[in-house]
Amino acid sequence: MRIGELAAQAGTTTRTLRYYESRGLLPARRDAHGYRTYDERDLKLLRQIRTLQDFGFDLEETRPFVECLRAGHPEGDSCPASLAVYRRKLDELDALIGELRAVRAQVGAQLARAERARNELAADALVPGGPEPRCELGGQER
Amino acid sequence: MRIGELAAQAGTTTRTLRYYESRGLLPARRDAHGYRTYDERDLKLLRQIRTLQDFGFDLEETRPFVECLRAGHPEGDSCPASLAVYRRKLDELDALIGELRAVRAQVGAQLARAERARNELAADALVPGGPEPRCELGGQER
DNA sequence: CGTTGCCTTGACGCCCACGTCAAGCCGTAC
DNA sequence: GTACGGCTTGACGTGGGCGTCAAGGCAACG
Repeated sequence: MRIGELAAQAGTTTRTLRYYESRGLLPARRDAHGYRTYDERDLKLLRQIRTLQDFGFDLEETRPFVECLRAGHPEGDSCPASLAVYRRKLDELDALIGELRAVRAQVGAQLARAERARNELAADALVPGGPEPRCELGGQER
Repeated sequence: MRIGELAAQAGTTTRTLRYYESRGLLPARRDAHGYRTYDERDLKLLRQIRTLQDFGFDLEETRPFVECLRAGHPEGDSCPASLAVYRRKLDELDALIGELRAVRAQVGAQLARAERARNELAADALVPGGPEPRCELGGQER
């Protein structure tokens, strides 16, 4: 199997595969013409990398999984180093989700406050002597 | 107030202020020597930008808030365009948090499955004829 | 007079996972 | 012959928000 076919099988690009090779993550054999050659095991390695990438793992974080597979283990996560990466990632995800929820709460509170302020201004404008300050409270000046 | 002092007041750097100016976000007056000059209103604009940046807003997303303040409104979020950015950000945050929670669940499930597999292998190794396959199930080969 | 410290513009570096283009080789189909 | 598709290496581009020099101007202090 050559690089184009492997890329197609894994739903990625030849550029990506060459990049992985440059990072030492997915080295390739060469045929008589210098073309890269891959087999089914490479496809399995590649799929492992892609799955983790889709989860948001850095490329370096996929390395233990790849090495685990290459060492002959049935799954990329059959090795302690891979499990350690899983656990670290879970911690990172929990931390990130926590931060994002805090931000979401803050932004939501700001929106609510700003909308309340606008409504109070609109109410003020209706009471005293007709709409005058206006700002751009929802309509255009003619 | 010159650029160094404004940066210090806002807890940022001169490089950042020049960058904002290059983006047209925080233009500066110049004194006789060509030095950038700022006042308290610029500090308020800058604080608005920094707050939103801390929330994870893109620089471009802070523009409506800055323009709103410069238009004379009491708060950066006193204008409809700012509220629209808030709402869009809330949607983005909700979507992102949802994705991260899904990923977290997947990674957690993978970790649980992998740990279960390792325990089963360890149990198998204890039953038949003594520990032989071993892998690297927690110990070293001497 | 020199040193220090603030300011100026310009430009390259960084990070990360590639995209994209260039120039050229190889084999096959027409 | 030549057009085409796939492969090779090399190298520059992307995005965002700056960091980090480089080379020089201006003012105040001693």
